[in-house]
Amino acid sequence: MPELPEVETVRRTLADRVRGCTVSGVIVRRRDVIVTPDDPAGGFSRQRRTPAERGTRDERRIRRSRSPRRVEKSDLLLDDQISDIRRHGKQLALVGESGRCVLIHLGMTGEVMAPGPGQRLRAADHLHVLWTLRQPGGDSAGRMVFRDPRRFGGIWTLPTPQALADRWAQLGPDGLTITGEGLARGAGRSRRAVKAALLDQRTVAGVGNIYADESLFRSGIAPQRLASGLSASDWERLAGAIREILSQAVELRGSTLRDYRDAGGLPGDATSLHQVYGRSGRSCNRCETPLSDELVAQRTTVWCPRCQPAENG
DNA sequence: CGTGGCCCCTGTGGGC
DNA sequence: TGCCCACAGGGGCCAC
Repeated sequence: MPELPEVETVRRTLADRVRGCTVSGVIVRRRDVIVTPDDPAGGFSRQRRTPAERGTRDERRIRRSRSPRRVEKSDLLLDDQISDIRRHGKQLALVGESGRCVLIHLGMTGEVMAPGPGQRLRAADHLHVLWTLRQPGGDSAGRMVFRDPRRFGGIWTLPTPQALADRWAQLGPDGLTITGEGLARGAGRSRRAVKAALLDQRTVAGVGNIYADESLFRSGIAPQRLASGLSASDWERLAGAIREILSQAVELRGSTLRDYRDAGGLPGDATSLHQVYGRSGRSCNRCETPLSDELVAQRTTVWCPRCQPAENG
């Protein structure tokens, strides 16, 4: 679901609602969406099984419902104050006054909502973690919830801001400030398609399938071109296009295709910026050539064969 | 080592 | 109406 503009919009709307609040209760409904530092392999490590071992959906659900270890609720900021909400790329972090950090990754369908007192949630299923919040004065501030139907997202508990910084240092520069040199440093020698390199969060943090296609269109670069074949001026144009589309999409509060909502439940309007994503077969807004689509890096990719020529535009 | 392919999940929309 | 299939905004892991 969310790329950088959507996560930044969640960050802002969430900060408005929960910054300064104290956590007076934590409910963990699904232990397996949470990864603590002592979990083996740092989470996300799911065993490889044959279809027979995997069983039916119901069997898997029952297996997972018996979660192994308890989570220390203080690691999820119980009795702590939420002093800051940060973002790098597509990742969000609640920073407690104690220094503890809760890193949230929304994956494809994750959302963080903070309904005020009395405000209803849009959906009551797939709520994996719930926090109860109080204002500094002690009044109720409602709740904050993590919901994620597909569970490609997750929550990592980290002991210190330094541990958070260490994690984020493994990602590339944030998309809002990416430079041509930054892109070239991360992907200039890669023999992958340039789109695959953009989707790799070590190249640039925050670009996903929508904004990869949109930034390639804006810079006139075909998604299939080998990253190592791009010139310095190609990287420069591409970086400029990434900064531009991302910041414009933030202004419009993100792209709501179907599920995405900000922390207050509001959809965003950034789909109005889309020139190629979701428009395969329709005509290019710039030159009227029908837009093409093809799988690149296992993701549906849409581009204009005329505005984005296969070799050096 | 870098890379492509497969997998993790649930929900939805289209075709029959 | 119901069934089956393809597809969806992400990314980890493994065999090459």
